[in-house]
Amino acid sequence: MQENSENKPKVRVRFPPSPTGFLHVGHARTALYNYLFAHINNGDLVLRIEDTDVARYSSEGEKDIFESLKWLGLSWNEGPDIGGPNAPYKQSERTSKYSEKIKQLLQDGKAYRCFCSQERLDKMREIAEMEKKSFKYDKTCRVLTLEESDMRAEKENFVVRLKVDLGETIVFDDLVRGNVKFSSDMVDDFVISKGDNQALYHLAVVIDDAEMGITHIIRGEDGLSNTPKHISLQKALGYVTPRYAHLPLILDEKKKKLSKRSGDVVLTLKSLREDQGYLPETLLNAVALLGWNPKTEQVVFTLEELKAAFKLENVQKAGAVFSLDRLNWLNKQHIKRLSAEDLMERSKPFINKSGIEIDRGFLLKIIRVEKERITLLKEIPQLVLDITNEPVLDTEKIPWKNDGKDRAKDALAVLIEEIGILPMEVWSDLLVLQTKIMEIVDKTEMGRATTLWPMRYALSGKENSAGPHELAWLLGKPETIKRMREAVVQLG
RNA sequence: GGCCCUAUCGUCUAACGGCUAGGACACGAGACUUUCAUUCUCGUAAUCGGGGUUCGAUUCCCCGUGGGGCUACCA
Repeated sequence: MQENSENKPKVRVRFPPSPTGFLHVGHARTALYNYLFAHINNGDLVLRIEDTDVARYSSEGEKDIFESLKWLGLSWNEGPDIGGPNAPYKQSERTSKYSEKIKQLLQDGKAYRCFCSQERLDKMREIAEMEKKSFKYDKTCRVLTLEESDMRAEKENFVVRLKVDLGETIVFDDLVRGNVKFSSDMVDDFVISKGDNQALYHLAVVIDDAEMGITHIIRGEDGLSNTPKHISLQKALGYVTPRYAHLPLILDEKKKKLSKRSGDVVLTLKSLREDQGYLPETLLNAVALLGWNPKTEQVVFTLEELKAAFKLENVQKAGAVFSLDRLNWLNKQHIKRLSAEDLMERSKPFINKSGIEIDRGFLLKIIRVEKERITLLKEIPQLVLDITNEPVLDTEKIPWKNDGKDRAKDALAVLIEEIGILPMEVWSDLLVLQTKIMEIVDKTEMGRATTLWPMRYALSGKENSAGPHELAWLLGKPETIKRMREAVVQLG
């Protein structure tokens, strides 16, 4: 499988985010699919930072790219942080390469300088819009001679446009969509550089992908319409066209390209992990299933399982709506699979952020008890407070259903009496404690609900909570007795 | 507007051209349980429309329609 012969070059894919904001769910999927594709083909994944737009650059965004990818557990073989044979991996550090190519294109007559003013173009665009026609550059500057162009370039502002041949059909075989055809007439003489040393996105991408030996470009469907531009550029530069795979878009509930929030939940990876407390396992799992299916009925996947099951052929063509319901359900599933110790470690940032001081052992006990009730890690600090804070009781809620207050009081009194004489050792083990409490409850012959509901409510002060024996176990004997006594007092 | 992509339950999706169109989330009901959660059982719910091709179409073709993307001196 480690085949590297000339006729079968090593698979190389890339993930090229732009540091203009935080990575979101869509990025996670593109990164994951590239990672998986590289992995199953024994290929390489290149991380490249597309920071050609200085105006929109954000250093926080750049930092987030590394943090979020690492959090997800997706690693890369070459990148700005680890280097590699095709360094540098930041476009801002590759400008000399672009300038070289721009010069070459100009000299070869495959591109030309355009001195048309922004105002003039804006006006033409406006008119085209009014006439309901698609705007196309009128090619005024295409006919300039190189001498004329060189002269004007010394004192005038300009951009560089690609000379695109008309009347050609650009065809490529998309790995997801099959044959896709475009007419070169639609491509237009698009701008590839501001001045002669400020490459724009399309140019930079095409040069980098070629120079970095990228064989497969796996990206969102929004790149589909750009592909003919890239192919035109590849032709002009004498590059081989890589294979393309355009993934269906991830959509919001309104079926638009996913925006950065869904309701009041921000869908950046940073917010999902730091504010909400989703696990990386959850994100990977959720995003894997948006636009791909394993052809089996398995729904919960680990990264390792995805590596075994993923196939680009099973990628969907139609857009997929992102669902928070499903994300939440998956988070529960993955939380359930964690050990209590692991879950505790992962809850640490949330505990720290809340300012709660808590003993490790105690936190672990709480998590052991609450584990299957947790959907998001952010719920954990409140869970801790619910245990440690003195409950505020509503006496109306102490009795079970139609029981009167007197009956609840009697039940609690018996429990206090009987639990009070249990030896301390019983508290060392939850199961033992539970058995003992149930023995006591059944001995009263008052009915489980009549006794256990007031006990649980007295201990938690909540209509919903963990069970009474679990709470008793967490609180310890003295506090358990104290809280039950308090309930009796309040019942009057 | 032009170009391109796309179409199965509300959502994610399965179904060599051939069973009562399957699963998951969500929702509803029930069981278990002291509450909630968990777990289990059951249920509601879909092939966008019209033409072809075919013995037979969710599946292949065409035309509509819906949805989406692109249409920057952003990436």
